[in-house]
This record gives sequence, structure tokens and C-alpha cells, in this order.
Amino acid sequence: MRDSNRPSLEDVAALAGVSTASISRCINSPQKVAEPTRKRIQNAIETLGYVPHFGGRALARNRTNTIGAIIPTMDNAMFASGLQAFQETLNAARVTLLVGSSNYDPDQEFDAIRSLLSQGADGLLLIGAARPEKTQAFLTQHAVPHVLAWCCPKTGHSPSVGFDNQKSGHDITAHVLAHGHRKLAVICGLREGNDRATARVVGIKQAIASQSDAQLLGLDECKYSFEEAGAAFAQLLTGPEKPSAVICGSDVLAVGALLQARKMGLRVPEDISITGFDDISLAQVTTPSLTTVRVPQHSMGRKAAEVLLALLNQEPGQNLRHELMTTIIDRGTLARI
Amino acid sequence: MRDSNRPSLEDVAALAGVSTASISRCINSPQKVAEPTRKRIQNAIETLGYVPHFGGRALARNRTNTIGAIIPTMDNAMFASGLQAFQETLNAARVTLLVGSSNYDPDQEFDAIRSLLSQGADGLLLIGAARPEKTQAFLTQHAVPHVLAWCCPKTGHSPSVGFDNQKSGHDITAHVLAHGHRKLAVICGLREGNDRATARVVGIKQAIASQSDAQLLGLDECKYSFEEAGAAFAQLLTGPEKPSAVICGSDVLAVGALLQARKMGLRVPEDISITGFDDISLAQVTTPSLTTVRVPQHSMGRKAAEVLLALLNQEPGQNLRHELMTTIIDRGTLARI
DNA sequence: TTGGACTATGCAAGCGCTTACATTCATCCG
DNA sequence: CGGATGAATGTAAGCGCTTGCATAGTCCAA
Repeated sequence: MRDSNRPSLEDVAALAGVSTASISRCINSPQKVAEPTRKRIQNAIETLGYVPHFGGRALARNRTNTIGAIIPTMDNAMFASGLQAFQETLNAARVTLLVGSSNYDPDQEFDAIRSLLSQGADGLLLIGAARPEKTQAFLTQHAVPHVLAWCCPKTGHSPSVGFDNQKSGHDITAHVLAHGHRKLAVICGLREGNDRATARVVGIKQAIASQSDAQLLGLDECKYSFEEAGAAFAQLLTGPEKPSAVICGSDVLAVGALLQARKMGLRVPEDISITGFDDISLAQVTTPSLTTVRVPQHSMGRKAAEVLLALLNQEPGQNLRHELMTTIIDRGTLARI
Repeated sequence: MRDSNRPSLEDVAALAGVSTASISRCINSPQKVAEPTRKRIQNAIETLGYVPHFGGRALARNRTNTIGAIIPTMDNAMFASGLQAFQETLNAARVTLLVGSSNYDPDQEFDAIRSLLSQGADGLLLIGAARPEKTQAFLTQHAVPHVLAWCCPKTGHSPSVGFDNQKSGHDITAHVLAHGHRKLAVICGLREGNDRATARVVGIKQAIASQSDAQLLGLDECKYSFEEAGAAFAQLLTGPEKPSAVICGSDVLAVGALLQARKMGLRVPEDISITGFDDISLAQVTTPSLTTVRVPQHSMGRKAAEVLLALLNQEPGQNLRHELMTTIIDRGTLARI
């Protein structure tokens, strides 16, 4: 059973002529070990190529220095760069990132939570606030340290780092209305179990409602793919009344709509305006480039890591709710009427 | 020290009225436990909400069921979807993914390797084949099971799942030449320590050399950003002779070039042709959309996971080298002259 | 000189799990 | 009917590390 190649503390101890305790101390709090001993130990470690055994350490410390992140999918620039920032920040604190994905499915998310926890994750990054009772109960029962990102719920006890999806949805819509548009349509992601998509739509509707002569001509939900968004766009334009602007809940949807508009011979923004959400790199690349809402992904990922680390170190006086600001990026897909 | 909330095997054993060994067996190989006992044990586990302790398990088994992936950055669609497929495949095998990033820096990669290993990773996914002697030595000294992806080296002993970067570079160039272009320029990523970028350029040069009247007017290296690629593009067009086509080592570079061309009032592909590499979603979104090389990211990620899992399970008769095919995707940025 | 304070190190008891081996008991065959 | 067989379960020895406590050594002030 014993992997004979791998040197253990004991081997190092033997070589250095000290006890295992000293080695351990030398590694974990060097100042507790006298200079000459330390030198000797370091030499021994070096020559043996010793690396502490993870299991042993985790068992003795009851801590793994590992944090899990569960995101819908990495295959969407929307999360990728936030996750990258998260990872870099953890890394700087010598904490390793475990990754799981949910595919926007609450059951898969629950599985991932259990799986990462059973892999010893000390804490968790979760996207959004909406989750089934079962999942919530599990989190509280096991007292899992976690932080929510991409959202900023006013209720609930979980720390969060994100932005107000509803307000941002409201803002971009108000912006569209301010450009003179009155007949609007909306394409959003599947809202079931997705509080971000849901909140954005709520904000959009709210803004429309507050402008008496504005109307919402249609709303379509679909997956985050160019194709589905294109189909939704086409669908929204079949009615007798045509919208002058289509507000999309994500840049991917907006680009799908844009591509479809072009296919249908519609000029954007002369014939129809389109707005996005997220400001991923796609947005600056289309022709015309996308008017959208910028989400501070990078700082969100970094901050989330900081909050989670503070939580694990029981640092006091932490804010529970970190709301970041989104900004509207005016580019070329929104016309003034 | 003992976290009093967390039930241990012993607690379950006490409740179920059996020994800890039986519980362990019941969890790890249920068929070894008689039906009624199993029932009783499962009940006990349920009521206590027992979850095996990761450290204890890792220590006893000397295996963590964890695999590390070290990629340059997740913040580039180029790796994100391969990584997603990798993660999904691991997940199906109940193995968890640890993530580290290198930022294209060999030292950071080395750190990440050590860090993930010290976190108990059973195996590693590494991008590309080129790494410093130091890193190589470390990998072999510690006999780290690993697979290389995004490349397919003919030498070396590491299993790999990827494609022939050189050949693909050659292919797209031959394709450009076949369209009648003779004056070419190249924009590629920083080649130092990046064997994929290097090999692509070698292939490109090779193809140009084999066409007697073709010339390489210029070659610029830069980071994978729109801005830098734009600058490189502008730079390449300052000479007395203008290229009729610019071959780019990545879609990000190509898009940067495309954007810059537009800024300079050049029509693509009428005034100048541009090709990309990778076929990330950006490529289908630009106007005109990008002629590029499709890299089978998804199957590469999946296959890499399969190979690595087989390696860890010591399954015999594995192929060491898995070469996947790239294909040229003809879209709108390459003109026939 | 002596005792107190402090530092450097060792000793050894866990941490929670797996598993080789031992034990028990029922079953079956000659 | 006795012993061989095998299934079900228990016993206990680790796995490699951390850490509270004990010990030994050093220094200094009274």
C-alpha cells in the first residue's frame, strides 16, 4: 500500500536527524524552528524532493485549502473571465479552485455541490440566488461557507458579490425608451431557476410600464445560443405590429438576433434596434457593435474570492452584500427615433 | 479539534450497530454487505447526514479522485469549451476537476503543477508540449500521470490528445495560396514557450516556401488581444509592399486585424484577406465572418479526460498519441485573386 | 547559586478512513 | 455426522500529518 517512492515526513526526519514534528513546524511556521535546524531540514526536503501528502494534511487539519465554484458552464464568455479572476485571487492566497458545472439545471447544481463538498471544498462560489428548498436546506444544514455571485439579493443570509440584475434591466430599457422607442420586444434566457434572467426581465417590464405610451409587443425565452436567439427574433417579428427595438437578456442572444436580422434583410439599427447584456468580447466585434450593459466580471470574480477567503478565515466585520455597478455601453445597435 | 457536528464513520457504526468496516464496505462495495445490514446502514447514514471525510479517505486510499488542469487562461474562448468538455467527462466518472492557470508563463505553470499536485491531484492535463527542463524533470521524477492537449508531439513519452499545429498552419496557408495570394503576412501569438504558436508559424512558412513565387512580407508577434493584433496589423501594412492576405495564428488576432483594417478604411476581403485559427464563436459573428481553421475543442477535451482516466486506472493498450483533425472553414474573409 | 522564564525540540495521540486478516456461523457434501 | 467451504462481519493496523504537552537546554536576575 505504502507508495515506496514517495518520501514521507518520517523519511525527511530521519535524513535531517530531527523529529517529524520539527519538520512539520519548519514547513508551517518556520519561525518556530532555529536557524541551523531549519537549514538542515530544508536540505533534507530538497534532496528527497519531499511534498507534503495532501490527505494526511487534510485529515490532521480538517481543512483542505480548496474552494469550489459551480457555474452554469465555462463555455460561455459570460462566466469565464469572472472565474479566471476568481481563480487568480484564490491562487494568490494559496488556495486551489475546484470546478463543477450545473448546465443551468438545479439538480445538476445540487450534485455538484455535494460532489465538491465531498472532495473537501472548504467553501463554495455559487451563481445566483434562486435554488430549490432542498439545496438551501443542504447548505444550511452543513453550514457550508459560500458566496453568491452575479446577483445581490436583498433577502437571505448568504453573502453576495454582484449587481442588481433588475435595476440593470430597468436601466437599459429606460435608455432605449429615452431614444424614443415605444414598441419593444424582449428575448431572454430560460427563466426557470435562473433568477438573473428573471430579474432582468422584471426590470425591463417595470421600465416599460412606467412609460405610459410604451408597449411590450412580445417576449421570447430561449437557450443561450445564436441559433435559438435567431429563431426567437424571427418569431417576434411575425406579428402584425413590429417592434422598433429588441432588448436581449444577454449578448449571446443579441448577437443571435443581430445575425438573424441581417439574414432577414433588416438593417440594424436603421430598421430595428437591438441591445445586449454582459459586454463580453463578442459585443465589440459585430457590425455594428453592440449597445449593451457592462457587467464588471473581473472585479466581481476577484471580490468574490476575497469575501470567501475572509469568511473562511473568520475575519470579522465583513459586509454581506457587495453590490457592484453596471454601466451602459453605447455602441452601434441602438438608434434614436 | 474534532468538529463535533460532523458525524464520522464511528458515529454511523454506533447507530447502525455494526463495525466501521462494514460501513466502509457498504459505501465502497455494497455487494459485500448483506441486504438487511445494508438497509440498516443506509438508514443510519441518512439520519446522520453522513458524508465521508475527504482527508481520511485520501489518506487511506492514497488517491483523491481529483484531476488538475493547467491552462494558459480560461479567459479565452479557445480553451474554455475544451475545458468544459473535459470537466463534464471527468464528472461523469466521479472525478473532480482542479484548475490552475499559467498565463502562458512557464514559471507560473510550474508553480501551478506543484500546487495542484500538492492538492492531491491524481493526474494532470497540460496544454502543449514545450516546457523547461526543470518542469519536465519534475514531472518524470514524481511520475505524474498526465496528458498533453492542443498538441500532438511526435517525440517525448507523454500521452497527448490534440492536432498537428504545424500541418494545420500549412493547410490554411496552402488554402490561401490556392486562392491566388502570393504576398503574405503573418500575425501570431508570442512564440516563446508556446509550441502551438511556434508550430503553426513553421507550417505557414513551409507552405510559403514550397510555392516558389510566394513571399512572406512580414511577421509580427503579439499577445492575444484585439488591440495588440490591430497594432501588429497596422505595422505590417507600413512597408512599401502590401500583403494581399494576412494569416493569423488565432481568431482573436484575426478579429483584431479585421477591426483595424476597417479602421484604416480597408475592405475585407476585397482590399485584403484575413484568416483566423481556432474557430471560436467570435469567428462567425464578424462581418464578414472569418475564414478559419476549426479545432475540435469539444472532442479534444472529452478524449483527453478519457485518456487520463484510463491512465489512472492502468487500463492497458492505450494509444499514446491521439491526433484529431482540423478542418478549414470557408467564410467571408478570404478572397480569390 | 538557584529558580523562573523562555526557546527549541521531541513524544505521542489523534484525525477518519480502508483493508488484510481473523473470526463466526451457516451450509453442504462425502 | 464431521469437516471443508464460503459468506458476513469484526478487529486492528496503518495511511502521513499536526499539535498539545513534556522535556531539555539556555539565559538572566535575585
